[in-house]
Amino acid sequence: MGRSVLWLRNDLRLANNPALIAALEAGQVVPVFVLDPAMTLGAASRWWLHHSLSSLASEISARGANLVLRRGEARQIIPTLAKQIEADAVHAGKSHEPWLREADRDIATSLSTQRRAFYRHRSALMLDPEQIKTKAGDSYRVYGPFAAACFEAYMPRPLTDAPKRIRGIGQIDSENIDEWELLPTKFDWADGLRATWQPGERGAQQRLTQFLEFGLEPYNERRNLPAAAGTSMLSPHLHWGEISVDAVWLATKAANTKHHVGKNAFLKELLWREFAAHLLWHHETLATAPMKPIFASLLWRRAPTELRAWKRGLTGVPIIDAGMRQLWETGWMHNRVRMMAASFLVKNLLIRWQDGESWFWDTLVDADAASNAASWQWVAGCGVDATPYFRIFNPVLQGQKFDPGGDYVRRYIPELAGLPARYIHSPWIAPESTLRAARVTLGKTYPLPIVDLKASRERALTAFRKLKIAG
DNA sequence: GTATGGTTTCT
DNA sequence: GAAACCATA
Repeated sequence: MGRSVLWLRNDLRLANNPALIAALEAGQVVPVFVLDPAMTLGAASRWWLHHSLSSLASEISARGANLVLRRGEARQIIPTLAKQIEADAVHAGKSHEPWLREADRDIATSLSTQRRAFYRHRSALMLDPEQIKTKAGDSYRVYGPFAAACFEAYMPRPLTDAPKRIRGIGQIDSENIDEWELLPTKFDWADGLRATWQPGERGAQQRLTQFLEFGLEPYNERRNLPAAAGTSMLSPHLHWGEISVDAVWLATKAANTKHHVGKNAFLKELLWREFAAHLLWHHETLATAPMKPIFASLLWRRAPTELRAWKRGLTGVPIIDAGMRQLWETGWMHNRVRMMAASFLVKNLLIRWQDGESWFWDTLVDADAASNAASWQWVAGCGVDATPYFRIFNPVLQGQKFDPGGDYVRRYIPELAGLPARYIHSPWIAPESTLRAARVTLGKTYPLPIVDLKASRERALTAFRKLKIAG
């Protein structure tokens, strides 16, 4: 009977897990998760990982095996563990299969950076980033053709239920997850995260079911309204592979037919995730260097106080602050608002997009090296296929358009809750009497805008124009 | 200067 | 919930 080390990276699930199925067919399985020091996780991600792993460990032990947790460099731990198990098997006179082929290949070929290696495991994505190429044989740089090529080439892997039983191997040392200190230690700041999320396979499945039942049909209209919770909120589950993208894709297609939804924007969003991974795979420095190199010469402002106000949701621009506080409280921000908040930092404050990227990396439960970096570059205009530099969101108009009733702002900025919809996105133009009635004192209960929207827009245009971007 | 108490910050 | 911060006496 064969034995396999199953190296779990971004596939913390039992259903629809091709690597697990293959390993089980070979015989006994040692599922391993390695916390690699090179994999620097933000605080919100650490919180998520703790709960996800706890949930996975109990699912595995309910099936007769144990999840092995190790800290250190994966490229050392996995082969060592494999050799140890192999030696034990030989010693016991048991024959064994040539196992670990998959993991060996990964370790040998592509651990150049841990962030990038995250995607090596094919089941995290729809398509292998090496496989999908333009006709000229290059990687894609434009979303549209990339998406078309994916639609063409993507064959979802067949779905499989979680195995009822997992034959494990006894007495493999595992670390205790509590000693990893993934949870807050100084004080418990995770209330909002607990109220919003259920990390793990079960939570992922529930989120998908909910979304397909109630969210898919109105998705095209509702996904841009932050107050309406019209998005799937699957991103953190997908990030850790608690649900496979195949399962999401196939279930969506099936529901699509049932609800007679025509063009589905949700599938396209899945492809944006895929596109980001594709970009990171082919451009290792995506998170640090602008894809359009000329942007490195832009004179960003160093403005620690303003950066801090942005982080805390104290910029004085309600829709931006609401988003930043949603992020701080729940570890997540509505996609529409992410675009506004990012645009505000990069354009109105003229602060480096990398500063925003790293704050998001720290605070998002769905922090994903590829999606995060690609999206920041997109907003900053320095990415491939990015929004043009002169497109600068007006947060007041965006707020009025996508949060017309102001409910989203009221939810996250209680000190503005008394303002009528008419002034909620621009309290600084509200009449004195309105402010008084709403118990708002600008500069005291809520800040005045830290920048003038019009002037800062002009400042950004001037700075970006100097780059002499072609087109 | 320094003791006190209240507020803010910390992921 | 502890430490750091700030205003006031």
